[in-house]
Amino acid sequence: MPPKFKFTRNEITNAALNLTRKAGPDGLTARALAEELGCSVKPIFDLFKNMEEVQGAVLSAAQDLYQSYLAEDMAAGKYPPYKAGGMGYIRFAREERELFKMLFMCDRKGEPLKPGKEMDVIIPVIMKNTGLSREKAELFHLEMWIFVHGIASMIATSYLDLEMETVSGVLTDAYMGLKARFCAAEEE
Amino acid sequence: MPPKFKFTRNEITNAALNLTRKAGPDGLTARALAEELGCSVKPIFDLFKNMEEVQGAVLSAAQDLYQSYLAEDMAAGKYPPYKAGGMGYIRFAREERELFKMLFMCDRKGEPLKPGKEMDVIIPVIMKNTGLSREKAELFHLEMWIFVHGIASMIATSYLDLEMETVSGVLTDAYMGLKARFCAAEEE
DNA sequence: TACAATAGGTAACATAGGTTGCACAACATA
DNA sequence: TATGTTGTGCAACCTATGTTACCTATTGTA
Repeated sequence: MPPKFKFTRNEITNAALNLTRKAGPDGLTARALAEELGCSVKPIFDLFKNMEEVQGAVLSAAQDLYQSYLAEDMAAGKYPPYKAGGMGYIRFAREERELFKMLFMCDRKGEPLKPGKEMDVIIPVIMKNTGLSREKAELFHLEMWIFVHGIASMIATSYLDLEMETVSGVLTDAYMGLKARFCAAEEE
Repeated sequence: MPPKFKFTRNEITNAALNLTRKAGPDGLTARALAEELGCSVKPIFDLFKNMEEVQGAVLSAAQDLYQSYLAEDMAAGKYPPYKAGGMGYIRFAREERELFKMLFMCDRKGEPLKPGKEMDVIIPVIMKNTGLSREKAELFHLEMWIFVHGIASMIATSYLDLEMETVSGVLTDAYMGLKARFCAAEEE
């Protein structure tokens, strides 16, 4: 008996994601979102409690998108798995600057270096690849992650503009260099 | 004949800098600044054209403060000059998180890797320290700078919390590792 | 086809922030 | 001490944004 919905939660979330891409989180206002959708603000507040909930949906969608970047580079097999993780992170920063800034360049107090059990998978891989002890492998990973995050955040702010091929070479430099450094220290 | 000024441009700029430290650039509003100063908004707009000019003064003051961090670590002589630059950058990020984010984690399109003639000083130092060609030395510096910026930005967002001693060790790892990597490649 | 239920549009209200007009107060000078 | 100049506080105005009340339009069903 009631009229059909013209808009779904998903459509609104997508429009909000696009707005965030274009104008950053601050550009995501109720009226701007309504214009993006071609409607008034009413449908937004019918389907979402408030703008905070919309921002939450955008955050969640951005995280899913990031995961798809990781999965894609993992599945492509172009790089070994450990490197693929870094390349996916950087590719996401390069192609989704605003979303990267929103997810990874905000205050992150209390957030672990890697979520959940990911560390439990990564560290053994490094130990196997490098022959380092667990403790050394963890420090090695920290330093690699610093490097990866450094590239990604410089690209996200347009301070650097590297092709992914160049990024690959630079990551190899860091990996091989640190590996040599850590393995040499191991022998002492 | 007129009443004395109760506030100077400098006092206002300082209060604005403190507000930015506490609440970030978004926390720097005319009313909040007035409260910090213990006055109405009028003196602010008497001494500054508008809030944009206040923000400009804060930016400038933050840059000066950053330069003082660099100068201090350079003068201390605790680290070699090249390393001191990185340590100063990271120490600034650690002790002035909001100011660091404002200066170095915003959009930086068109900004050169290093301002002015600084590169002309740094590259020869690296060439001397490592024996690399100019081209290789520039890539080496880029990769070191990525590393330094990575640490600094992770600390600024509270994603990492490292003592400066730890930072020093990590920087040494990166420097020695990359140096080994680059010098080995040089010999091919 | 008439109706009930309700999605959507319009316009209003509330709040935050930038900016300004006005009356008053302060103070160096005569 | 009287005066002219002008810095200050107060309160208002304007805009942007979140949010909501209310009316209208739509549509599955009887």
